[in-house]
Parts: sequence; structure tokens; C-alpha cells
Amino acid sequence: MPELPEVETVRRGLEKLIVGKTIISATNDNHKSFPNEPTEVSEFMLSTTPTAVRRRAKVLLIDLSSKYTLVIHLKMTGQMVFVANDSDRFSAGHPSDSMLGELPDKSTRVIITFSDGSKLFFNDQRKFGWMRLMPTISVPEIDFMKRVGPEPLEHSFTAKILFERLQRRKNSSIKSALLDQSVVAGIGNIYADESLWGAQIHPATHVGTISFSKIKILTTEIKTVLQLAIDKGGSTDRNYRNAEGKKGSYLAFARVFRREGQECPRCGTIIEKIRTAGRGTHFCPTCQVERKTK
DNA sequence: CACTTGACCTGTCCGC
DNA sequence: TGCGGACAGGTCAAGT
Repeated sequence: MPELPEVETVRRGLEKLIVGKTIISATNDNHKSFPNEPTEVSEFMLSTTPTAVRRRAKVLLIDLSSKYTLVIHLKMTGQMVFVANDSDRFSAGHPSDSMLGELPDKSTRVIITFSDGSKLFFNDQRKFGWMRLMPTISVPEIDFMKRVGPEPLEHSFTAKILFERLQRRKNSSIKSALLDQSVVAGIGNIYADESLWGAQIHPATHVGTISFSKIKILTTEIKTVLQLAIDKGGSTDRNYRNAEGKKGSYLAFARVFRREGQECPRCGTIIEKIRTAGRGTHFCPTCQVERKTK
């Protein structure tokens, strides 16, 4: 579920909420969600302080004063939700309907408690997500980190770079290639569909048939869509919540994602939903015409 | 090596 | 209401 804008939104929230606090306990209901040994957790996590919250692709990195890092992947349904202690919550006012209910709930896998009584909940309905404690210096050695492509919102990410990196996937569909994290970091199903609509490229188009000038447009669309989504606090289709338990609002601005049967905002044609690269794929059959030529 | 498919899990929605 | 099947935003291992 969470793609780059959602993970970035969580990162910004956690940076504000937990940096400088002291961890006093970490309870774990699911070995797969957090497989570190209790002795490791005790030695390198308890009595330490989060010093920074970083993001690479869809991976969240909480650096601790012990020189260890909590590496977190939310996968489809993971959430990192911070809850202040009870007296703070009381003074914070009425709960909004965009908030989660009481925590912990049945999806709660890990609870991190800070010395001021506040808590950080790692919830994950489908148990695909995970967190791992490891030395900060080892994080770049994770296979995923070595393979993952450039950050699309960096200024150094250009059409030339995207075009070059796409060459390794020139025989697959552009949709499949955009979902490949080794081509470009952080794009998932929502923002792949939205970017391809913006660039007027049919999702099933073979990468090798797309011109450089079209990739230039796609590069701009990727940046624009991701930035807008961050500005809207990400997309909440069902599960996603930010670090304060609130939903994101990007889907109200989506042009094709989850809009099958509705009119294309550019040409009025009815949006279709197909399966491409094994994923639900939304597009406008009129303005995203399949390109067979170079 | 490039590419596709199935697996990992639980919950929800849709048709019968 | 209940039940079976399809499907859900991500990634990896195993297959072709």
C-alpha cells in the first residue's frame, strides 16, 4: 500500500514526534514482523534515542543513538502510528473520524513505548511488512539498498537517467518497468497509473518503443504526481494512515486510479481497468493510445 | 539475464 | 445471512 509519498508522509510525522524521546520497551506479537532476538533488542534499542528518521524508496529508517537503525518496510498494509500518553490525548481534543480507533488492535504487531508514556504502534493487517534492527553502517549493504534505483524527487533524477535505466527492461511493459524498484525508487501501483495518464502513455506499451521525448514528459509527470501526493498527505484507499493515525487525501485528486467507469478528466472517455504486470491498471483508452512505433 | 508468476497473509466485497 | 472466489497499494523466489 504505502508508496513513496505515503512513506515520506510517515517519515515527516515520525521525525517530529519521536526524535529525542527515549525508548523504554518494545513488545512484539509476531516473530516474522520483528525477528530480532530479545537480547539484541534489549542491548541496542532499549534506553536509546531516535536521532533521525530517514527514507529510501519505500523503506523507513529510524536511526538510534546506539548506532543501530530500525529498518521498516510497510509493504501493503503496514502502519507506524504514534499515540501520545493518555493525558496529552485528552487535552488534544475530540477524535476525528479520519483517525484510527483505540490501539493496540488486532493488527498491532509491535509496540514501542517511550519514557514519557507515548507509544509507537507498528500495525500490519496482512503481516507482509517487517522491521529489523541492524547496525546503521550495515544498512547500505542490504541487497535491496544496493539494487534500488534513484530517488525520483531528487534534482539529479532526469529524463536521461530514467531513459537509461529503463533500457534494462526494454522488452517489458512500461507499467511493469515503473514498478521495478531497481529502475526508479518508490513508485507503486497508484502513482504508476497516475504518471502514465499524465504522460498519455498506455500502460502496456513496450518500453523499447517509447521515444526519449515521451520519457521526458513521463519524468516530469512522475515528479509532479509524487510531489502533489506528498502535499496531500498520500493516498488512503483503505488501510494507509500517517504517523498521527490520519488518512491521506490524494485519491480525491487522482485522475485514473480507482476511477474506472468514470469520465477521463482530459477527454471525457470512460476510464477502463485492466490487468497489466499482474496488477490492476487504470487508464484512458482514448488519450493513452498504445504506441507501436518509435 | 530478462521477464512472468506465485507466494506471503488477512479482510472485504460481490455474486449466488 | 452464509459461502466461495476474486481482489487489494509490495517484494522476492522460483519458474520459463
